[in-house]
Amino acid sequence: MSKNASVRRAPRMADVAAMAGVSGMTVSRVLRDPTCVTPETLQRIEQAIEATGYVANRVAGSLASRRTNIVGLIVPSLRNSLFVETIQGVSDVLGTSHPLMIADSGYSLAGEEAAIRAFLGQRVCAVVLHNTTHTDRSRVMLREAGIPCVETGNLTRQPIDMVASFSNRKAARAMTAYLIARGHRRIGFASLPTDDNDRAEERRAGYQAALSRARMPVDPALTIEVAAGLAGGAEALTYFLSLTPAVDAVFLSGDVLATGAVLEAKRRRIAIPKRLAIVGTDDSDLQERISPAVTTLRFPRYDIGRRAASMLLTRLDGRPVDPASVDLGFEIVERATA
Amino acid sequence: MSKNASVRRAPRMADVAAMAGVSGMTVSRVLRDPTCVTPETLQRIEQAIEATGYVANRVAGSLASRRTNIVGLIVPSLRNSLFVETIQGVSDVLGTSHPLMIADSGYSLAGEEAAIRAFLGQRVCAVVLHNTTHTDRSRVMLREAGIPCVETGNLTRQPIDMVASFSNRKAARAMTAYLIARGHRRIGFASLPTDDNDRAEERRAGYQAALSRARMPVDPALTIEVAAGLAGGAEALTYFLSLTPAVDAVFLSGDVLATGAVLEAKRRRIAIPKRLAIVGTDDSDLQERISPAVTTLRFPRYDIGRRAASMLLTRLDGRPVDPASVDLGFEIVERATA
DNA sequence: TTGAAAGCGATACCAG
DNA sequence: CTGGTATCGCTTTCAA
Repeated sequence: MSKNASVRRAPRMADVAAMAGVSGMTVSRVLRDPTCVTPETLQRIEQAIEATGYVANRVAGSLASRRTNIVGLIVPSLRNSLFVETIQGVSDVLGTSHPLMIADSGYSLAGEEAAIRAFLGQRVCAVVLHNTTHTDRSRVMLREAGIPCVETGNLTRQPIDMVASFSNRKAARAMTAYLIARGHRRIGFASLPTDDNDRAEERRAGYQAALSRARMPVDPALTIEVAAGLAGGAEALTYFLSLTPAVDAVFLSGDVLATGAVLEAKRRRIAIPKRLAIVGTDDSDLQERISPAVTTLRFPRYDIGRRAASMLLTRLDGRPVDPASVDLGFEIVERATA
Repeated sequence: MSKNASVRRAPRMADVAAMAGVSGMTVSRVLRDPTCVTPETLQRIEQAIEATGYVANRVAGSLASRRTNIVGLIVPSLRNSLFVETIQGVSDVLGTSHPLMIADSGYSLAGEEAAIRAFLGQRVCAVVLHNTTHTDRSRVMLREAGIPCVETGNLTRQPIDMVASFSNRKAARAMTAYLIARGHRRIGFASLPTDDNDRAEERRAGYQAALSRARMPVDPALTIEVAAGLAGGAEALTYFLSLTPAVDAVFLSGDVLATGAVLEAKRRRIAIPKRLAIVGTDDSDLQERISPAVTTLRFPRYDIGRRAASMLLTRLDGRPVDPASVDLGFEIVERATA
């Protein structure tokens, strides 16, 4: 009943071994493969583990084996539900065998580099990155570390190692072509600032590619960058409506921007999609709840997370990953605004 | 120009020390306190670190010091934006000095226990939990580990260690009182199943407490549990409308449920809030975007994360945390549905 | 301010 | 199938 007054330190493998009457090595083996000993020995060891409340020390194990099973993941922001989808996918596949360490870069390349450095200090066994643009140092550190790495934010042609994503360019091009096919001739494009943001940049390129292919002029006045948030979307809409001649469609890169534009258009009592079509990207359930429901691009972010994780596990398992670049595609979700 | 053909292993502290002409110990010290050596020595060491591309091995460091700086965090789900707010708060305060390991329990106590076990194996230095109900084993493991722990999902009276949260009970009671004050007399309450979900249970208790205080009957038929999702909200509404006498207000625990109820009420062309008031919890920007905008409870989830992290850091720093229970409060956001 | 020696608690490797 | 021994790359401790 009385607690031992001395501070009881955490049980070590040797304690378990002693109690079970075997060597530490045997305990160590059993922990990784319970079938490698006689059932009787196994039982004694399991009892000892139970009795002592032993929890294997992965820190010591990692040092000895020179390898952890921690996977590091870096997203621009944790708050954004887009990234969270991917995180959940990664987490679901990794399960409990590979702890997940997560950091956010705060949308900056320097932030990403700092996170990578911290992860390498922890000797993570693999890394998942959302960004596909990085500082030189980040690339060097990752290469020197020699650990598997999957990028997920864009189907980049020059991955550090592997990539599981979709093509932002193709998606934007398809969406623009969709608008063109429906008869729109003056299409505005708004995104967040493209500095350090390869995704926005690629989408703009896709938008322009679609115009070119349709032999339509690429008017610089129709491509703008706005601040994030609903206000940014409203701002974009206001700008496009002020142009002469007027635009007949607007493509906003990002779900919040698109929502902001739709709300602003409603406020101004502009007929959607009759007078003005509005489309966005990053479909979320929000898009179908607002009225009119927004036509958007849908990206398989959860599956990208799953795929990224399984590519890593394959490589950690010593098997080659082929192809090292996986395109999970995208989808246009037609709704009421275009 | 030619790369060394042999596989170059990662540089160790000894390599840096040799290059700088000092002992390993000096390098070790400098890494933690650059001011503890002569400026000249410091410079030589920094150059050596730069030249070798040395990244300190925290695995070895942790084993030697018997302590990591990894913080473990467990949420019911990563997908839910509610939890993500708290995660971001924790992450922002921990910064890059304390890597964050994140796991999801999948809303189950067993899942939480598995995650705790995994974290303890990694020898995390502290834990943040969302749940405030746990398996006995979870409690025992945490107690034995002797590491600081903050619970964040509910202002429980019996925390494992510390708690930074709000009172689900008080919040639900205040919201119910709000409805009563506005003249509603037959108020329905719907939540997700309360098994293993102390938050939902506390809210139901708060709802009942408000009724009792107003000397209103607590009709068991007015308290139901529904499945998650928009459909669950619609289901709840349908049920309440089928009752005789009819309800004049509905309180839904959870933002998605409330949204589902509002959409269903609109579909049925029920006058809100005239014939029926609808209120929810967990305010998100979604609530003000749908029409009519939903009156809800707002919880300071981001601040809870920040506070939880700073409580942990204080304790890790050897300083006492007082009070160990922090109530961050809540707020009723009055909008159009009540 | 600096260094030498002794662990930290596992695993790798080789014997038996 | 089982055990002994030498690391793994740091920090702690103590001495100079």
